[in-house]
Order: sequence, then C-alpha cells, then structure tokens
Amino acid sequence: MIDVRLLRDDFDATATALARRGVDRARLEELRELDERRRSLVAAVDEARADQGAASRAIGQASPDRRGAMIQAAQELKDRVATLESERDEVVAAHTAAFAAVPNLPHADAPDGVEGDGVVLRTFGEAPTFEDGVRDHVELLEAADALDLARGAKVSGSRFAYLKGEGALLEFALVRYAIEIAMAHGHVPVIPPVLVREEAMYGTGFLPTDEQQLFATRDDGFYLVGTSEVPLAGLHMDELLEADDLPLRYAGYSPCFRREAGAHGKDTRGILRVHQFEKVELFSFVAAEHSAAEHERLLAIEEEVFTGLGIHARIVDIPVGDLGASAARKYDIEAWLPGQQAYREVTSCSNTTDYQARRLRTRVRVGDGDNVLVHTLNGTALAVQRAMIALVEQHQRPDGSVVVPEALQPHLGREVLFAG
RNA sequence: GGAGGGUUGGCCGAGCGGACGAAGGCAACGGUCUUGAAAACCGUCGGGCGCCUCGCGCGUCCCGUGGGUUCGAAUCCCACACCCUCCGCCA
Repeated sequence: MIDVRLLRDDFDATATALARRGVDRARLEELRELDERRRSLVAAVDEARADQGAASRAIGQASPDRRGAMIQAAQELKDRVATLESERDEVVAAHTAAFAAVPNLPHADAPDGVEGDGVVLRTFGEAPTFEDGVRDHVELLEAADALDLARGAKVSGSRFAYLKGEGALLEFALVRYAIEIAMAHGHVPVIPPVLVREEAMYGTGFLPTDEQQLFATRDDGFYLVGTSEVPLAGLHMDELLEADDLPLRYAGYSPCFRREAGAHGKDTRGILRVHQFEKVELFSFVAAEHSAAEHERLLAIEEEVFTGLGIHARIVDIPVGDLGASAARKYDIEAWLPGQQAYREVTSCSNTTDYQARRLRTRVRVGDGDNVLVHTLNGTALAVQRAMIALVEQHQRPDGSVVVPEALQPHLGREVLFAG
C-alpha cells in the first residue's frame, strides 16, 4: 500500500509515477475524492461522538431524579452517531478496497517498458560450449533416474515431479550451500509455515491482486505460500521495532506452491515451471534510508551463489510494467540454459520499500516517539529446481554425467553426478 | 477428537456498568544527590485516525477480533481467533 497522503499532497508527481506502470490517472482522481469524503465523515463521526460522550458522562454525574430527561436527549445523539457511522463505514470500505489495489510507486531508475524490455546490467561466468550436441535437464536427470516426471503426473498431474536419488541429494546440497552463504552475510536461517492466513497474503501484496496464482485449502481458509517471502514478511506483522533491532535479515527455506494460471502451454517440459518447488529466500527489514543499498547487497549475495556454482548468467533490471504490485524495483538473474539456448529467470530480487510494511504494520521507533515504517526487501538465494536445471545443463559432459562445482562438493560428497 | 482455563499498555498485574486509556509494580528515559557508581527521591513513560490557531494542541477510536445490549461497556451477551492444561491420537 502506498501512503494515502501522496494523493493529497503530491498528486501530480504520484500520478505521473504510477502512470509509468499503467495506473489510470482518472482512477487516482476518484480515489482522492473518496479519501476526502472519508476524512470529512471521520471528522463528523468524531464530533457526534464527542457530543454523545459528554451527554452520557453528564448523566453519571446527575442526581437520579434528573436522569430521565437526560437519557432521552442522549438517545437522540446516539441515533445521529449510528447514522453517520454507517455512512462512514461504507466509504471507508470502498476506499480501503480501491486503495489496496494501487501498486507501489516505481523507483525512478527502474527502466520503462513491459515484460521483455528489461535492461541487462551485466553478465557473469562463462557460457559453456558443446561440440557434440547438448542434452536438456530432462534428458540428463531422467537418464540418471534423478527425476521422474511421468509418475509425478500420474500421482499429482502435470507440472509435478519426483526428485529421486542423486536428484534429491542435489537439492539438499544446493540448499545447504545457499543457506551457508546467506548465513555468512548475516541472514538467520528460517523454516517458516507454508500455510498462511489471508491476512499474511494481503499484507505482502499477493492479495487482492494475485489471487488466481494461489492454492488454498478447502475447509480451513488457508493459502499455500507461493514463496517464503510471505511468512518471512509476516514475522514482524503488527510490531513496533526498536531502531537497534534493524537490520533484520532472514533466509527462509520452504516449498513454494503456484497455480501458474494463465501459463497453459508455457514451459511444459521438465521442472522449469512446476506447481511445487523449493526455494531459499532472502528477506530483510531495514530502515528506509538503507533500502537501496540493501537491494544491491541482496543482489550481490545472489550473484555470489551463482558464481560459486560456476553458472553463466546475466542480471536484468526489470521494467516497471513487469513489476509485482509491491515492488518499486526488481532485479532478476537469468541463467543461460544450453538446453533451451536461452537466458531464463532463476532469481528475483525486489525492493518493496514501505509498501508491505504499511500493510503489515511493521514500524520502528525513532527519536522522540516517532514511529516510521520499515522497508522490506526479498531476493531468491536459490530456487532449487531452476538452479538445478542451470547447473546440470551447463556442467554436463558428453556421456551425460555432470561435473559438480567445487563449492558444492563438500555438501554433495561427490565430484561428479550421474556417472552411472 | 473430548473436557476445562485464559487473552488488559515493553513486561508483570489490578479493575467486573458511570471521568478507565485504564491502579500498582518492573523495565526504560530525564533529573536531584554522589569524586564516580549503586541506592534513595522527583519527573517522564502505548498506539491508530482526524482536525488545526502546527502546540511537546484538540477530538475520536483501541483492554485478542468482530457483532450485540445500554444514555454509558475493559466490565454484561453472542460468535470467532489464538494460547495454556488434562485425556485420546500421532511424525
């Protein structure tokens, strides 16, 4: 959620900034009018209540024989309060709903454009070359019985898979490897709940805008998280932190569940796009003035993770038209996938400024009882399935085995995978 | 799944229809005293929203959450959430 005051005090600049990401100016004008009506009704209710309160208190002080008439007068004041309140509640509800759907203000440096218009900031690692043809991850993993897609489909449907044998071991190794790097940078490892209440989804900005991407449980009203960003952001919901507490840095490991609605026919092969995957997610709570630096810091950790795996990739500054509702700016790492001859997203790192914090009511006490919103950021340390694809495809050898990068060897306990 | 008991400010804890935003204590902060510290004493000490003469101002709302009763609710009623204890089941 953005600051309501922006629409009152700085309408033009706000509308111009939001227009970059496709928010209609007329809609914002309506919202501003709604806000004005809301405030005048709040003031009217306050005033009516003050009258009624004064009348009630006077009854308490009055002698019993005078009370009858006073009670009657107070009753009328009560009715007026009730009328104004219902009017106010209606406007507040409309305002809240409309306002929650407004996305975050884009960062001034985020590039213009829509999906595909990202700006490549830099590349790292070296693209492997293959003389005798390339296998993709499905061929490599299935040949080694490390992946079973057919049985995943049998049991759960399309976009589900089994990781087995060395595939399963590879996950454990990748996770441990990523967690250790995150810890070295001060992130506390966390295994969060993956079923969350509506409130947490709303607070992180996935509701109301991304409802069609979420799985939900039928009888208990839970949502399955699409990323541990949700429970990590929720950690300090409704909390007033002390300045000394910041920065708070976490690394969550969890399965992630996504319906992938609207992606029919897209990436149907293998485990690039699945309904369930695992991920190590970085999350930071920082003071507002440090969020830009923290964003670069998280990106650097991501880069360290992939550099250590010897993976060639590029870093893309995501255009405003392709940002999630809560992000002001986002960097993706796209790894080179030899099996596709394409760069594909393997991480995503967002600065959500105060957008999530405002919804989650996570604040920090500064100076003289002044409470300000924190800034929150998230970034993928390692998305298991996608990292696995990049790793096996880039480090494959002609016989279908895969060279294990040195940094991963201690966690995997072997130098070569799929050697048969 | 069954039976009970809880939820009050940073923490502990009183209040059980009328000036209660809430006693008291602890913690924290400022001060007095002291060579310094401790102790003692004095003072300050929740948050949201709105208004404005922008003042360390005014109003209003908040005692788990949402409803209800009442002129008036932390206090009475209903529903829900969460926590705890015991029994059952279980990785």
